[in-house]
Amino acid sequence: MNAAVASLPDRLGGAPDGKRSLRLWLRLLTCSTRIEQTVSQRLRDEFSSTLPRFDMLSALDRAGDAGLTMGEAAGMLMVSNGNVTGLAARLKADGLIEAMAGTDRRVQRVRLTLLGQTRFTAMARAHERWIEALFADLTTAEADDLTRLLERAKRSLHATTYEELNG
Amino acid sequence: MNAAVASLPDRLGGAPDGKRSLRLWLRLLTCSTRIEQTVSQRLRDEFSSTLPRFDMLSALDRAGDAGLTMGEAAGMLMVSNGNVTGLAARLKADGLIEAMAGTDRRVQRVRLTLLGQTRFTAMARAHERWIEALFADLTTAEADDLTRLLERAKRSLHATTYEELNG
DNA sequence: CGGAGTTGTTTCAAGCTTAAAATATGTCGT
DNA sequence: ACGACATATTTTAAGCTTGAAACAACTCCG
Repeated sequence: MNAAVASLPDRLGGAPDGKRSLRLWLRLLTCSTRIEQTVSQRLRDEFSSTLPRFDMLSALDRAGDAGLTMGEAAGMLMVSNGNVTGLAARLKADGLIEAMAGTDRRVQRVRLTLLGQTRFTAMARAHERWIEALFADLTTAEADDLTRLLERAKRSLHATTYEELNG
Repeated sequence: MNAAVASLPDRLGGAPDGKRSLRLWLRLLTCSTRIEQTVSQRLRDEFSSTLPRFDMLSALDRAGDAGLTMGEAAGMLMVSNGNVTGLAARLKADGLIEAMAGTDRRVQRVRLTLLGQTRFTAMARAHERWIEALFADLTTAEADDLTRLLERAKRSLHATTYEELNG
């Protein structure tokens, strides 16, 4: 961290300052909040479901027949283990997911039921249309630029989290 | 909406398709979730506070001495009225905000107390540093590009919400 | 004035979320 | 086999969030 000499700009354009970063974060938050609210409302209106439930079904759909353990699901959804416990209980009550037997009795593995698969497929189709419509005013090029820059941002967040949190 | 002829591309690069939009949304969500979690954890660790509380204080700080009504606060925070009621109750219990008298007795107007002002200022300083650090791996140019594209995205979301939801 | 409608807020029930503590099961060395 | 540690999950208490219903206060028209 002491490698720099003041007169030597080691990369084009330094890191963004506080105000600039704050503005960026506010925009990011506004966009994701708005999308979440829109999707959330439609899941409720058209499928009597919620975003967390949809996310959980989505993770299980990707996992296929092997299903997921509670811990794996929590990791994918970026939520706590306890959270997934409750979510799974509600989805089980709805008949959308089912428990799988396994050798290690600590592990709770679940997968989609047939009903869960059907319902998820319908939701996913609608969900894709909603998202497509929300971004419809962007050009393909703009969407790609945005995706690329967000990937860069994501890496920055990662790096920071580790360094700062434990350093 | 019926102006287009198939062979006539009326703007460079059409609207992004479903998959592309989905990928964009996923990146956006990952970034904002990660930032929220980081900020949330630090507010808890360093200030024994939460993100919603910080957001409320922030809105009140911007509002100054005139304070905000419950409805105005709800609008700024993009949350429900009922939500703000509870949030305000907790902040009042902490002595960070206070009620203001007014003529219209339906209206509940609140503002920061001196303590609230002090605490918020400290939090805001730290908050700005955290956000700055999180984006530190981006260049200023990248941050500006990202901000600009998010502004474009925000407009797209707005347009869509109105058309689609009620049409 | 008095009722009708409007507006601003609170209450309520349900669900989501977390961190921390508790529980249950497995593994490993002896 | 035993104890110690590790791993996976659930439980718990508190707070956040919502939409709908209830409540309170205001406005306006007759």
